[in-house]
Amino acid sequence: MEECCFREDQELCIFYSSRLLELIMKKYTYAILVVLDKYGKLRFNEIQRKILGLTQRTLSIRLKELEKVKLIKRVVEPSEPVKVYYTITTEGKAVKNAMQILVSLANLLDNNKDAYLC
Amino acid sequence: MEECCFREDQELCIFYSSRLLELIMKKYTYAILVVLDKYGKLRFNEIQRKILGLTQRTLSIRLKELEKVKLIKRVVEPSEPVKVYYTITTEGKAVKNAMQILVSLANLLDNNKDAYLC
DNA sequence: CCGTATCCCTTACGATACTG
DNA sequence: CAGTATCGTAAGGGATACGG
Repeated sequence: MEECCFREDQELCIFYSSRLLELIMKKYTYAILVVLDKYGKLRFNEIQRKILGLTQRTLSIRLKELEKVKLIKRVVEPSEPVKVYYTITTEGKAVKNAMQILVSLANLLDNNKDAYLC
Repeated sequence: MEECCFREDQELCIFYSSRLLELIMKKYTYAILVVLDKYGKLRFNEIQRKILGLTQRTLSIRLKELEKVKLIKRVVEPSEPVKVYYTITTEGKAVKNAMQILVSLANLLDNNKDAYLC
């Protein structure tokens, strides 16, 4: 997880993975960042409805993970009843944009013509 | 896997995942692309020795997956005995570079100071 | 509406041993 | 050297049901 890979002469160091990178690569992470970036702020069920196949369970887990590393922010509106919103942070936008390059490239190279991004 | 995510009005389409993207995100994929890019061509055991923690089994699987999608190339040198080399393709370099942005960003944002990239 | 808990299945991957 | 085969464990995530 936090391991480093060294060449015999200790010159090259490749970090093949980090906790954040692993989170970024998990299913639906990118989709969540995209919808939050597009819509500014969304409620739990709004996010779920916008992303096909995303279950409440996975959304719940993913939101907590994303909030913990500050890629998104959980905002509780003190109304009656209370409303919970999620927004994307500046760091989240940076990650989303970097991901977008990779996703576009992957779709470009992917032989599977069903796989595309709009 | 090849699913698309639609908003109710069918306007937004987010592709959260593709086979290629999943491969790119697998453990050691990035490390393999980096060493092949750095050294030009490498043999099976050379790659394994350069990447700490990478087992023969995983390397074998990953090389086949990467070759299949043409991010790397398997070259058999007709010598005696036969030598097998692996090289990175232009597409592989593009993916590696896109990944590098994300890895750098992840390391930058990662709170874990043990997690770094050199 | 906003989640949490439980069950279960699939896949990734490490360890180890073996082969041409 | 360049792999393959088998086994075991752990994590991801879908389905479903439940709670404040």
